Amino acid sequence: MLSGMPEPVWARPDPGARRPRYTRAQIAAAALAIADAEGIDAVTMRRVATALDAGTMTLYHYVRSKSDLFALMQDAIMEELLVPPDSLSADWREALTAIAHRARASFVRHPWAVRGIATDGGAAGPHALRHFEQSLAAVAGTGLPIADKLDLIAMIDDYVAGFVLKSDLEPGPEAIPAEAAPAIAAYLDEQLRTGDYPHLTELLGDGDRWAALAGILGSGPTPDERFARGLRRLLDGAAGDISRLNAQSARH
Amino acid sequence: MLSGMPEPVWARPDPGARRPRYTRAQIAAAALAIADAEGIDAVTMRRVATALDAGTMTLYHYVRSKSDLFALMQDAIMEELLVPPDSLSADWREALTAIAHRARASFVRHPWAVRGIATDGGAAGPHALRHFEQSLAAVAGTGLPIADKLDLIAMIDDYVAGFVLKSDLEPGPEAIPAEAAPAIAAYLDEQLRTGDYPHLTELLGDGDRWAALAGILGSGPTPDERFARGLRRLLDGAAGDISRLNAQSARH
DNA sequence: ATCTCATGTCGTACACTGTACTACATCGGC
DNA sequence: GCCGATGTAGTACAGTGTACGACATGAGAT
Repeated sequence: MLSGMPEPVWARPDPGARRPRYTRAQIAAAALAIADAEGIDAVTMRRVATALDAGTMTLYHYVRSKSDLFALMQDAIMEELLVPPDSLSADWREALTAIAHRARASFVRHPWAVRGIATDGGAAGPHALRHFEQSLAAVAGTGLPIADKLDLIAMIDDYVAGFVLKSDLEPGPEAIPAEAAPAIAAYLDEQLRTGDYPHLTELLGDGDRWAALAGILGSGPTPDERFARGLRRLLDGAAGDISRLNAQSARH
Repeated sequence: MLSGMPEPVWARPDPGARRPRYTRAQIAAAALAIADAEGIDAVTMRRVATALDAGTMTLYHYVRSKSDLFALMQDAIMEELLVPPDSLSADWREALTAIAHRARASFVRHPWAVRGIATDGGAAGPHALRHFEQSLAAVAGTGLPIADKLDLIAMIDDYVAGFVLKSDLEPGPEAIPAEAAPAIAAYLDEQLRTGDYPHLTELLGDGDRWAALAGILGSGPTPDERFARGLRRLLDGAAGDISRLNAQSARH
């Protein structure tokens, strides 16, 4: 975090010339609307410009490059991801849980945001700072030294990103088109027949492996439950560290 | 996981015609070498073909599309990420820890692999299956019901992906070029002066905020320690669930 | 009211991308 | 020796990000 510069000098209108027709926020909003409606690949400079009734190259007076535009979009998402002010619990576990759930919901809504598209500087926008501020407020009551607070905050952010990226967004078996299923089943059978996958073989049995897989997945917790469970485990672990640390410092 | 088909019919040579000059593995290796040396954006069909002394369009007889090629590359990474066979501890915590550390190392070495480039099918390659098999072996001793085993495995994978994506790969303040620092500092000052960031203000003080930030980050745990700590917390949490569950089932 | 000129707008052009289409080269089986 | 399936490519096309430069605009100075 805290790298790159989302907002150049442009904040001051620098008087003595024509007024801009757009704001960076408007451009970001237009790009975001396209991304939400048609996917991130539909966001091209020409497309965004057209949506704004502008010439393509006009965008380059508001944005240094396309990845600059991505950084603006990222920061717009960070706004959506903020918890409503004054709604944060004083209990650090509840507060972090609320932040994590909200973040997950936003990232699921905008899948491109969790992939690291803007490799540089997307994380230091004003709304990212606000998110960081909210996280700092959440962990204020832990009594941890500051470095450990930052560690805890980053841990939550990391967990959310990882869960969304791998568990929420990665397509599961249900995404396989029906006509491709037989070929994949044959491939799977062939792999299993090598004998290199004893546990996997035991897991899927010899019968209808699709049915077996569906049964297992259906019997397990829902994604929401899994997210909450992993978060709880992380917080349990952190709480253990905290109480241990408090017990230690109380002895002095 | 388990979607898409990484290896089409090609496995059988389908006799009666010319022999192929390349294998899919060779093509993936060439692409991987380029990605490691010059970044994922340098991997273009023309570039890969040239590296193989082949015409561009020749690749399309081994690969249906570029994202197919990405899927091959992903699976190649999954091979690197495998733990040496028979080196897995019988203790499920040790085994999962070994798998997680190895996965992290591989993903850090190949940053593009952790971003979801191949949106479809990259996760069902033969080496991905092997990784899954290793994870199943690791959790075999937990005594958990199968759905909870899968949950635990996914949780580790998620954590690793998130940590690499956000903590390892996201550039930190040290990545800011020296000439950009003043502008960013001014921007930060301006933001803080709004008074909307009480905790952040307290964190950074009023003096040299760069120095303060560097001091905090320097005083904290290293990335390696942070990774291990988060992993331990997750495993602690899971262990608590397991012993609770065992105690409950012993009562029946 | 006019002039000045920094600023905003944007048409054209270029190098480069993935890949559809097509023609041709190659070689195992008859 | 021939056939025909298969591997190898050249050409072409639509679409990308963006460098360059010409032009339009309108606020401040005269």
